[in-house]
Amino acid sequence: MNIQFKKGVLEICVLSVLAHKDCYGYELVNEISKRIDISEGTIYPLLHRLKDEGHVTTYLQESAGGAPRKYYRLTESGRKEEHEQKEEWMQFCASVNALLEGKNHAAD
Amino acid sequence: MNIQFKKGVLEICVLSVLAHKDCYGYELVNEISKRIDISEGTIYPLLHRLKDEGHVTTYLQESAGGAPRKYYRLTESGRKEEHEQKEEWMQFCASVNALLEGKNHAAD
DNA sequence: CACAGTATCTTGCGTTGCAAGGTACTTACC
DNA sequence: GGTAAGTACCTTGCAACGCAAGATACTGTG
Repeated sequence: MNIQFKKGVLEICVLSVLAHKDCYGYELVNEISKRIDISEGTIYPLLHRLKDEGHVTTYLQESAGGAPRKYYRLTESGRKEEHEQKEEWMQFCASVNALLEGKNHAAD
Repeated sequence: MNIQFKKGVLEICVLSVLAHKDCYGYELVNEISKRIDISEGTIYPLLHRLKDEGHVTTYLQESAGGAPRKYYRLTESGRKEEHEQKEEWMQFCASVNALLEGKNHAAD
């Protein structure tokens, strides 16, 4: 899969999954991987960025086997961001598809 | 507009426009700018890359006012690439949209 | 004890788009 | 003639992002 396509999109993917339920990082990788190939080296820096920007908060929870899980929960600002980026993505998608279909004039 | 969304997509946009007609660089910027914000500093390196990879050939043509125009024409390999990247983009788009809609299971 | 599985994190690299700047030609205006 | 604006090309250095690779730590199994 074209790595470049993913740039910026993984962020809205993470926000969108978190909008449905709180997740820990490893879980997010598994969820998103069902649709889009993603690695751990990508998700953790992304989650830290989202936390720095105030879009998520975290809380620890013990796990049956293995290290304790760090859950991520969307904040109000995170929900707003999710909504805005979703709109932006759909608008972008429509623009690209119009271009690929040869409808090159904005006035169509 | 989110700059990151464009990564990799501008290449298929250029290939797609060139699949309809030969264009010169400045023209491509104008065509694509109707839908997606793009600058000259992006398009020229991209065109050189496409030429290096053998996806386009070039020919010069005089212009009424201003510098001579360098037209870009898709090669066979370029047409193949256009087709493949278009498929890939549409597949990617569908995956992302499924994720954003909460259909997180590949078996849906 | 060694290994696999779960779960987190960091470092350095490659790719790509962009702002900013430069070149060169033509037309229009003063 | 000089200056500006428009057309058209190009290059350099920067910033953002995803990834491979590796490190850490805990649990359960052989």
